[in-house]
Amino acid sequence: MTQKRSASAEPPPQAEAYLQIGEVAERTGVTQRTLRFYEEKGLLKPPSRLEGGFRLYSEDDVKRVEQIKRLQTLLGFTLADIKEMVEAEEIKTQLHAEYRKDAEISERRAKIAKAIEVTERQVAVVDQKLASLGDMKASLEQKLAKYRGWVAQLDEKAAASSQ
Amino acid sequence: MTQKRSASAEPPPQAEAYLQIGEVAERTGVTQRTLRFYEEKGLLKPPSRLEGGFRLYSEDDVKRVEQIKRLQTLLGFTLADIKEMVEAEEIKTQLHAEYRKDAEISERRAKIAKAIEVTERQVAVVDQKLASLGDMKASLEQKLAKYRGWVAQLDEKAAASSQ
DNA sequence: AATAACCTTGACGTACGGGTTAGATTCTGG
DNA sequence: CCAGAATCTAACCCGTACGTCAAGGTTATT
Repeated sequence: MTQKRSASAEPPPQAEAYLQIGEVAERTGVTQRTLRFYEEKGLLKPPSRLEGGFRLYSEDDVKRVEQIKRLQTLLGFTLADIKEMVEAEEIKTQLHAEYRKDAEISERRAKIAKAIEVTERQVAVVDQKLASLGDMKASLEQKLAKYRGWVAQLDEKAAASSQ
Repeated sequence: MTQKRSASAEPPPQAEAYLQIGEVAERTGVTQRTLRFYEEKGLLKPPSRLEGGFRLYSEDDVKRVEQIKRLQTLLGFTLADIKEMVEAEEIKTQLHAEYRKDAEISERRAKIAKAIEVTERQVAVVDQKLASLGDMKASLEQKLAKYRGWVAQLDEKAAASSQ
């Protein structure tokens, strides 16, 4: 019944250096609540657990959290969007999984096609945002030039009146 | 007491072709509720009104709404952020306003400096997003290439086994 | 075995960005 | 002058993305 500390009931075979929720929170900058929330919403796969029930995250989980945050804060996707994206990405895991028994080739094809579709949509979104951001940058710089012109004008007037 | 329709109690002197809330909503693609909400939150200056109380918007108001939407959906700014931005932009109106009586030069300077500061922060944000989006696009395209490679592999296998 | 530090699952609260409904008022076309 | 369309304010409701306790279980240290 009793096991040594740090021995595990569930964690995968590979001793990969697992992290508890607090460490993951600290390293990713999100709260523990957020990590549980993402799990609840299906954005993070349920991590392995220590026998007592403590969550044990892998480095891959950390990377996924960072990716989620980038997609969310930099690109403005909703968690629902992001869920679709990470799900499409799971085909890597699924395809490299044990059922490599060459059967179901058309099934594999379908999954890859789906992943390609989702990825292409993402590229389109990114392209659109890049274009809009480019426009925006140009107009912001125009504005800056205008403001600087105004300052210059004020400088001239000041110089003139102080003469 | 009674006045002809389309005569106005408040609308600015210039007869510029004013729009009621429904038309603005239709043209900008936001709801009437959203327009009132933005006004409530200080994102839109209170528009002029018809004597009965109906809002009358200008073309500038329409442009501002479109800008707000771009900032929000494309760039992911919160309405609070956007409020700060549009406030900084109001200096144009303020500076070109009637009090051109050359007094308060240092005050004008300060306002322009503030606008420049805010604009520069926006440029920095835009640059950061451009960079991140660039990275993201590169990695998405790498992924696509990988997926396409997988499909090619499956094609080969299929061709071989059908021989 | 006691204690601190960490973790667990609820459950409720909150800020944001609006949607919806209701009932009254106003405008416009005939 | 009046019907019907458009607008008004006010109030309440909603989904998203978490924050914040509360009450207890687990792990590491002493």
